[in-house]
Parts: sequence; structure tokens; C-alpha cells
Amino acid sequence: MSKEIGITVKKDENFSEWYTQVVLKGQLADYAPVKGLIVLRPYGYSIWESLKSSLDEKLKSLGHENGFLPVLIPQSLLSKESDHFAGFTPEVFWVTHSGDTEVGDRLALRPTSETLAYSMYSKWIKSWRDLPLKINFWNTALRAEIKATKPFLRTSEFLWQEGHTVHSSKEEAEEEVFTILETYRKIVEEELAIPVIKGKKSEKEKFVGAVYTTTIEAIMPDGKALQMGTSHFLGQNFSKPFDVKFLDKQNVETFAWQTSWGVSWRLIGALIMVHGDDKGLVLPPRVAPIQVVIVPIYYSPQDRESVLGKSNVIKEILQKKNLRVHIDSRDEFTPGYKFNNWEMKGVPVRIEIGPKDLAKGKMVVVRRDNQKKMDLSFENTETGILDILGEVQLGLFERAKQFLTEKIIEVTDFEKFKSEIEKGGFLHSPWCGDTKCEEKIKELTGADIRVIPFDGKRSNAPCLICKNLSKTDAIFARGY
RNA sequence: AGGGACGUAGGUUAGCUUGGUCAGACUGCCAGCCUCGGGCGCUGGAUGUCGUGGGUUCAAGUCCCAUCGUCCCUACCA
Repeated sequence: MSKEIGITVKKDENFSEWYTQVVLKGQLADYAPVKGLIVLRPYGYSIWESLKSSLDEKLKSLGHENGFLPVLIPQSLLSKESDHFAGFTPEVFWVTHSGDTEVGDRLALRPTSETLAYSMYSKWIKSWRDLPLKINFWNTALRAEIKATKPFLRTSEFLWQEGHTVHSSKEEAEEEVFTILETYRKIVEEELAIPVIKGKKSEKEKFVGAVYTTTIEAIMPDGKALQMGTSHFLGQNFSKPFDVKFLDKQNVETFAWQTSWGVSWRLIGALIMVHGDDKGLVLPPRVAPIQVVIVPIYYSPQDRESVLGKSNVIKEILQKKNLRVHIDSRDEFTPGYKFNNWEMKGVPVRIEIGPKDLAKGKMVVVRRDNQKKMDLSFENTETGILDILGEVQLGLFERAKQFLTEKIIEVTDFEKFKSEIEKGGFLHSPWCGDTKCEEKIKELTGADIRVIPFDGKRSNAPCLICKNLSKTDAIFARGY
């Protein structure tokens, strides 16, 4: 009856409003009392936990260890690497007082922890035997957002992990950068079912203070790009000001080679945008807090008992396969209400069991991604459900992959570029490599270089702006 | 950062132009019934410092100022 408890706008009619409703009504997060901050609710946090545990496991198997850094960084430390400081200072929150007393060296709420981490690393590293040092930190970062805040995509505080590694050679550090980027790709494509393009950022777009930045970039349904994760090669840019050095095997004091990298809860924002539909969230099974919801259908107390009994049996069978299963046995809601409610929350598979099903020895199974209904006999419970979950995970990825492929458009003509960018998408175009041309394109079209793909084709066409022969091709898009 | 719109019950909102029974509706919530398979039906009940702070006035949800917050369209960062 009431549509107001559901999503009231269509995804392709008012994307921004749709997104906000999905976040709030799907109970992923809510607004905090301070602008730009959100509260993660259990349903949203549990998606983060899924991501966190699979990434954490992968990092540990690569030899990384977890640590924890404090949230306050003295200005004197934050400003040691000047480019880095200049890049972050507009969005730093400052702590100026403790109680009523003004602090001398004011304290930044960390916008990122390179400076703090490396001031510690310089104390810990003495010899080549101390390397590599590979520490990951699960924490939050704070960057002031004055306007245009958006849950998960743009908030003043966000959950993330930041990894900081130190190596004795340039080669080993660069290898680390690429290993991490590949790890990110796997997480995003295999867990979140979101296809990405791997590549490098331009000089203009790289992390401030890095030698270069690698990235995985995804496309959203509105044709805008979203950076999904970055892995930076810092070279010796930080080891020099922070005195991160070691005695090498030849007893020569050497500055170390460093990397840093991170992914944030922005991935959850991407997940919502990429897979969601007019009914709400659509979660890939690998990260869904609830993978299978069972809606029992009954009228009489006798039916209630037998239907719930069978539901529990099914639940236990599936739990033995390590599936996350929930029975919605609330008496106060009708089955129809529950169907809509769990669809809004994106549960990948729903099982309906009623008296008629019991009589026939089967259940009704409904896929969230394509709404297909089918009968499944009780004997085939585990294989049937496991197969369907696998199909949903794959199906979501394939659909997103096809969208990405369609939206990558080769453009060598600037007039066509301008018209295409209005439609949204990834424009694969020649570029001379000069920041001036990149800036010109940004100024004229609003698009920037999102990624210079590693496996990019060479168009050998002239740069869109200066007409010099392109050094490389880049993917241009408007971004979040 | 620039432009536009808007804050009235948990949610969606009427009322504001023309200050004076204007504090209403729907939904949700609570209790009880109900053959509840796509937001079911019926009966009863609770819920508002009209975002906040000033001001004008005999009188402010309504007019003025400020402030906080939200949304939409452009410009920058995970």
C-alpha cells in the first residue's frame, strides 16, 4: 500500500536522490549531527566488514602486518614534505586547544598518515635486515568537505585502510606498488563485482608527494568515473625529509624506497550505484550481510509451526555451507511487505516456503538481480542455492562489464570529444603528455584524465589540443 | 567555491501569498481482531518547543535578519 517506505524515485530519473534514499532506507547509514559526517549502521558496517576481512586476509598472505596510528599529527610534522602539505592543507581539520589552553604546535586530524608513519619508521629502521617493512593501518582519515557531501562518496571522515611500506631497492618498491594494485583489482572485481581499468594517474592527478600513482578506475551508471583505489610509488620523496634510511649490505647509508596505498568505504558507494535498481540495493553474494532470506508463509498456528520448522531445517543446511541465512519470522508483517523490504536491502536470494510448498516438497526461490522465480525441491537445497548465488555474483559482474565496455569510446576528434563527454562515459583519446593540454581539456569540457591504461592501445593520432603526435592514450571522463 | 530550491509528528507533507480555532492529512509506530503467497483489511490509541537564535507586532508556522542542515545544477579531493 504505502510506497513511501520504499524507494520513491527511479534510478535513471533522479540518480542522486535515488542514491540517498537507498543509503538511508536500506539502513546502511544515516546522517550525523555534523555536516559531512555519517553514521554507519550495522547493515552498512557489515558490508565494510566483508570487504575488510577479504582484503585483510590477502594482505596478510602477502606478508603485511596491521598496526595503528594516532589521529593527531603535529603541524611541524605534517609540513615536512612541502608538496604533500600544500596539497592537503585546504582540507585539514586543526585542533588548536586542549581544554582552554592553546596548543603551540597545532594538531591536524590526519588527512592521511604518511608523515606520521614515516617519522616512526625512521626510528625503527637501521639496517637492510629491517626491510622490507610492510605495515597496513585500518583507520579513518579526515578531510573537511564544506559542500556537496554524499554518504560514502564524499564525507569529512571516512573509513579506509592505508598501507605504508619501505624497501631497500627501487625495483622491490615498484613491484609492491603493482602487487597491491592487482590485489585491489581482485577484491573489487571478484567481491564487489565491479569491473575496473588498471593504469597510471597523470602528473596532475597523482597523489601529492608521490613519484607516480597507479589506480583502478570504475564507471558509474551516469557515465562518471569513480576512483576505486590507488597505489603510490613514493620513491625517496618522503624517506629524505623523514630520514628513513638504512645501512645496506655494503655498509653504505641509503635512503629507503617507499610505497603507500589505500581503499576507502567509497567502494560501498560504488557498489550501491553500480548494482542497485529501482527497488533499492542489489548486493553481490560475496559481500551481502545476508545472502539468503527465508520468508515463511503461514495463516494458522499449525501452518506456522510446520513452515517455520522446515525453514529452520533449510537454514541449517545452508549454514553448513557457510552461507549467511536469515529467517524473517516477524508475525506483524505480511509476506508481501517482507518481499519488498528485503529487495530494498538487496539480499541476493529469497526463499519462500508456505503450506502449499510443504505439500509438494519444494520451495520458491527468487533471484534479486533479475527477479526470476523458480521452484526448487527440498532435496536439491544446497546445490541449488549455491549455484544460484554463483550465477548472481557472476551475472552482476558480467552486466557491469558489458556496460563499461560499451561506455569506453575511442575519440580522436575534439569536437566529437565535447559531444560525447556530455553523454558520459570513458573517452579513450590520444594525449601528448603535456599537463597544459590536460588542463585545457578540463577547462573546456569538465573531463580529466582518470587513468592511463597499462594495456592501452596506441592510436598514434595527434593530441586533441596541441596536435602533436600522442605519446600515449588516456581515458578521460568526468569524475566523482 | 558559484547558482537554485527547501526545513511543520519517525517518514512524506497541507497551511505561509492575504499574520488572529492552522497545528491538519497520509504513512509509519503501539494494542486488538484478520486464509496474511507482492507493501492486505477492520477497530482503537500515542506522537509536534512548526530546524535553531534573534527581531517586527496586541498577536508569528505565516513577515524580517542571522545561523545550522538537506536536496538539485556547475567547479575541486579517497
